[in-house]
Amino acid sequence: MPYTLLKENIDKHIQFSDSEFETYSHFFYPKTISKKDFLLRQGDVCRFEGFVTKGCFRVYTIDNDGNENVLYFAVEDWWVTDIDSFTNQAPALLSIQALEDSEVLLINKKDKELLYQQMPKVEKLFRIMSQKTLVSLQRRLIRNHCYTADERYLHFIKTYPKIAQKLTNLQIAAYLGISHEFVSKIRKKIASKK
Amino acid sequence: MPYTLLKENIDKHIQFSDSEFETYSHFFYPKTISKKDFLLRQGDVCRFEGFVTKGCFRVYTIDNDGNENVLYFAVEDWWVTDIDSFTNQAPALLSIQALEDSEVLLINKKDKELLYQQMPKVEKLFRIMSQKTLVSLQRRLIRNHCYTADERYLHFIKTYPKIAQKLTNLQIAAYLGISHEFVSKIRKKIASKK
DNA sequence: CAAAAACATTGAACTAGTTCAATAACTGTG
DNA sequence: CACAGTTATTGAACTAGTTCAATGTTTTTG
Repeated sequence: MPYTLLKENIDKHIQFSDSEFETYSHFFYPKTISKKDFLLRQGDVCRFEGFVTKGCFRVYTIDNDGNENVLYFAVEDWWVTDIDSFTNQAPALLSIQALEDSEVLLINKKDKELLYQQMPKVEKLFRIMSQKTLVSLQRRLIRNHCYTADERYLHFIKTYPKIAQKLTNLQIAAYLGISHEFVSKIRKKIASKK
Repeated sequence: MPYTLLKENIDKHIQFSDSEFETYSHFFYPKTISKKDFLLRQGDVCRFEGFVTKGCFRVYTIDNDGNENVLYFAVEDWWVTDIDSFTNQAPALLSIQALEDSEVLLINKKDKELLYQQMPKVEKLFRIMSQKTLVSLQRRLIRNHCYTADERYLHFIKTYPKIAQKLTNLQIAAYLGISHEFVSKIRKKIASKK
């Protein structure tokens, strides 16, 4: 079942034969992780790339003033890693924490390199995935500039209704870059308009 | 000379033999572009990926309210394209305009695909480049949340002193996501502190 | 080289979003 | 099931950044 999700994930980007997928998927091993536990802590080296098959994670960083900043939330079918830390085996800026009991498929650094060697097609797969992620990050950056907090909140809950459901105001606020009190006020404003 | 820059650009990410570089570079053709001319206009399909060998570009979008939003500035050694539009041959959200007389090396869509086929190693190259870009975008997103406008301005001129020099307040403002009047006020504040 | 156009500076009035503090409502756990 | 801890709501005072308008400065172009 978790591997079925992985297959479906690939199918969105590229065509793999059954035997190719066989090879690919054998590099990944499952891991369960309990609510509130960490897959990665800021400062540690990120040893994995992870594909979420169940549950929900927050990928975030704490800045010098102690403010929490959520880069993204990852549910089923999302990838989680600190790419920079993983690629360079340097201390991570990001923390990755399970918001509920979750399951991931992990691949470690050495195996990822081996996989690239054995299956050059995986380069293309990750090239395509990186580029898609890049596009969505570019759009988010632009939205952050030209949308008000209200608009960004509405866009978020409309775009990710299932994720939004699972989150507290505090977490949504940390993602949108606004105070949680203001999220409360936005909600009130919206409710009164209906 | 322009091709020397392209070689140096690759060397930062991956090792190419001379003959590999030969093959690679032959897919690119030079183009000069005059100040204020457009390499790409919002709404058109982006037919190229471009490597800047001289001059300066702004890559931006105009939102529904008519506000200009600069995604990034590209000088020598930077790449310019609307990846989304280029990949899917769909109308571009981005415009790319020369801020001064400039030169680029371009590769078009068909040749890019041919290049990927002929040289799988190019997949790795662009996978690596995309991931590095992704990391810097993630960091910028976080900075936008936890830095004040003053800090973001200072960070920008410190990180890209050569680019900043070439830009007007208006352009820097459109990049930082603040009003150009406020850029003026930030400058004044900084000057008085010295 | 003069006129026009674009850009920069400044101040005053404003507003979106913050901060703080107090209270209320949940949620998890012994 | 009670209570400790976390989360949500609300209002009042505040502030970072905007908007508008007026003036000055630089750049472009006929």
